[in-house]
Amino acid sequence: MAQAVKGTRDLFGNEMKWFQRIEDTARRVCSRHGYEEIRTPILEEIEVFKRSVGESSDIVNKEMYEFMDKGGRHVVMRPENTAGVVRAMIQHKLLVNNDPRLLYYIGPMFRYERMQAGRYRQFWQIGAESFGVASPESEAENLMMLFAFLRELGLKHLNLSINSVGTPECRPAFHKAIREFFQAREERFCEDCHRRIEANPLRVLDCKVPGCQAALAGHPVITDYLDEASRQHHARLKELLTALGIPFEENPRLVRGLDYYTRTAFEVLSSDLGAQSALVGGGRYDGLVKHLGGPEVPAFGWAIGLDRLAILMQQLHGEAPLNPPALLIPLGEAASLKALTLAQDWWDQGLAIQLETRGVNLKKALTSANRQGTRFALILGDSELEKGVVAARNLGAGTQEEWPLEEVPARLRN
RNA sequence: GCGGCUGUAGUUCAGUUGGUUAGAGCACUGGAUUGUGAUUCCAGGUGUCGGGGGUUCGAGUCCCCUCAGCCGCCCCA
Repeated sequence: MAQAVKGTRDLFGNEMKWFQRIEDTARRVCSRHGYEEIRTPILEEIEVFKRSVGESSDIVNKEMYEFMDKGGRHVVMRPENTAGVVRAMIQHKLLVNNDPRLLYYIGPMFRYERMQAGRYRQFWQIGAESFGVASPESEAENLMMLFAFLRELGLKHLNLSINSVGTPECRPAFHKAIREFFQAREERFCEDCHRRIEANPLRVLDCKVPGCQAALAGHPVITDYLDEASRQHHARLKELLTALGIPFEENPRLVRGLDYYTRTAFEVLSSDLGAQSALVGGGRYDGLVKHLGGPEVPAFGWAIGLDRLAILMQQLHGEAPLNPPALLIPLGEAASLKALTLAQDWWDQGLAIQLETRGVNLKKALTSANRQGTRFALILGDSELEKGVVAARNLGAGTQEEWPLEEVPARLRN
C-alpha cells in the first residue's frame, strides 16, 4: 500500500484542527502588531542558503533536500524561511527607504533528518521578522508579540533563554579566547567538539556530552568580550524584558545553529516536548541582508515549530473542539428537492448546514449525525413539508420540536 | 549519519517451548424498529500477522534483508 514519504505526514482531524487554531491565532496577533504576511517559494537556489545559513552548519552540510531541476538549476527545498524572506525583500527592493518592514510567514520547511517525535522531514514554521530597526525596543516589541501569541494559545512550562553573540567585530577576540581555553584541555572534549572548535567555536559551549560540560567549567563568557555598544544593547534588552514582565534567563552558552546571528540570540524551550524541546529560535541578524546582496539593514526575528506547538496544544487541551454543522435530513423525493433549495438559502445567509444526500433512512442518518457530534438534526418529511416546518432534533439532549422554516436561521444562530 | 526498541482487525491489545481453522474489548455492519440516534436484545470477524526471502514436516512465533514508527545521540522547529 502506498504511504506518505518517510518523515512527511498528512494533516487531518484533530491535528489539523490544532494547526488551524494556531495559524488563526498567529495571523490575528501578527496583524495587530502591524506585521504583514509574506509567502515565498518552497524552492530556492542553493546559494541563498549557503550564503545565509552558513556552510559550516549542519543544515547546509547534511540536511538539505537539494537537486538539479530540468533546467539545470541547483535548487533546494527551503530548510528555513528567513533566507527566502530576505531574498524576496532584496529582489523586490522593499528596503530602499528607511521605514521598518514587519513581516510574518507560515509554511512548510524541509530538512533531511532522522525521524523522531516532534521532528519531521517536512515540518511547519511560523516566523516573524522585523527589518530596518536595530534597537532593543524593537526586539522587546517582537518578543511581546511572540509571548502574546503563546499566551493566547494557553501554553505553559516555557522557558525563554537569551544571550548576546556579539558582532563580527568583537567575536574574533572571544573565538581566540575560547580556542585557547579549549586547547589547554583538549583531551577532555569529545570528538564532535574537536570538529566544532574549528568550524564554529561557539557551538562547543552547548555540547550536551557531560564530560564536555564539566570541561567547560570556567570557560570564557562571550558577554565579557562584547564591544561597548553590544554590551549596552544587551543590558537594555534585559532591562526592557524585566520591566515588561517577560521572564527570561540569561544563558551565556546559548548559540543558535545558524551563522547569521548578531547580538541577541534567544530560544524558547518546553519541558513537555521530550528530546526535541526547542519550540522557538530567533535573534538579531544585522548582517544578513547586506550579505545576500541588499542594503545594510538591521533585522530581528524568530521561527516557531508549528508541529511542536500542536503537540503541546494536544497535551494541554486534549482533542480540538468539534463544531460540525447542523444536518438537514430530507425524507422522500419532494423533500430532497426542497432541502436543496432551503440549504441554498441558508448557506447564502452564512449558516453552517450539511445535507444528508445519501437517501438513507432516518435511523442511519441520525446515527451518523450523532457520531459526527452534530448538535441539531433538521428532519424534513412529508408532514413537515405540509406544515412548513422542520422537526429539529437536539441530538445531545434528545429533545425535538418543530421550527417554522423561516425561523431556522435565527434558532440555529443562538 | 550512529545506537536501541517496536510493528497482529478500524483501534487498543492478547497469542504458551514453533503445531493444525489467529483471538478479545471497544468500534463497525445487518436486523428487532421502512419517520427517530445515543440505551437494550439478536446475528456478523471485517486480517497480505508491515513487506520480501530463508530455516522447518509445519512460522504470527526463529534467522536475514527491507519498509515504517518510537526512544536516545547528532542537530534543530
